[in-house]
Amino acid sequence: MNYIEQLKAHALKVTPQRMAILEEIEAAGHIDVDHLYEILRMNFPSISLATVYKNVNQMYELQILEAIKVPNHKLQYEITKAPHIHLACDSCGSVMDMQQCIGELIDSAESESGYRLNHSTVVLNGLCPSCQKKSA
Amino acid sequence: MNYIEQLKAHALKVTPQRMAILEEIEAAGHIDVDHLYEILRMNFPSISLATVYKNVNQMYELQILEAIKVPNHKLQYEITKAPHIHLACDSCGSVMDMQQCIGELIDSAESESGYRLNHSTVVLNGLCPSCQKKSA
DNA sequence: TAACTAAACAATAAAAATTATTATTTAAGT
DNA sequence: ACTTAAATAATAATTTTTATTGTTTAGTTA
Repeated sequence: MNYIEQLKAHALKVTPQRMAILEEIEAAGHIDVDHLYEILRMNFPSISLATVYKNVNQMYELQILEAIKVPNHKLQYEITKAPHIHLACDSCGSVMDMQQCIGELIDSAESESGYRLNHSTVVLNGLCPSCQKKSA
Repeated sequence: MNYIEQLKAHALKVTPQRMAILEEIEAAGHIDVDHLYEILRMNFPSISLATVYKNVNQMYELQILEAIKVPNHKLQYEITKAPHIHLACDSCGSVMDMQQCIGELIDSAESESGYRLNHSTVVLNGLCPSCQKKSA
């Protein structure tokens, strides 16, 4: 995926900070603003938390990013990909993707409701295999 | 649904505040903490915002409530019912329920992933019919 | 490549949202 | 009614998020 083109397509200037934000989110898979800020500071010691918030929110609104909420954990962001399912562990907070097509679900919901849909967030909560063992 | 029994089942005392919180959320369908607080103050002039936060979070963690995030809007809470689909309008922030069964989806995700799932949040974002007209 | 312009940046301050603390009150079981 | 553990209100503190302002930078134009 070409982030430069994607930013330009949304009339956002291609800055080193924005590129780094996107690259770090991609590398992490799923990450919250705080943690992202900590990582970015390694390469951009002067970056400000407000910049991270501003850009992440901006990209979220433009749907370059999407957000996943897990109880007791901060909002986690990821790069928007094809609609898919998130498996979230309530115990350790980890999020896993399942590349299963939910296009049919979206299509039927759209036609039944009259909504025009453009985006989906499917989060299934539970315990990951590893946390199941711990609590057993 | 009997809220008294539900609270007791989770070892939460049945207080007028808790009952009112549950009843108001049910009445509203979907509501954020701030708005809920404003409504509760009508009947409980002395209730504190912290009490609302504490109880809503508590009930959320116990899955008596669930939360829906819409961009640019605060977290909205609703009474946990059968797993269903939320349609959320990015423009006006309204949330609508669709009583469509997603049990199959959950079952297949569970068996494929090894996760033990107990809860689901499916949010499909877009524009509601009314906001489509406005922007057209 | 030098200069221009609009936008992004860092730093700071401010505002908003959330959580913690403590003394008082209340629910529910004896 | 009495007792005890828990919930509440009030307040303070913390955390998260947003706004502001002056400076810097990206991307364009000449």
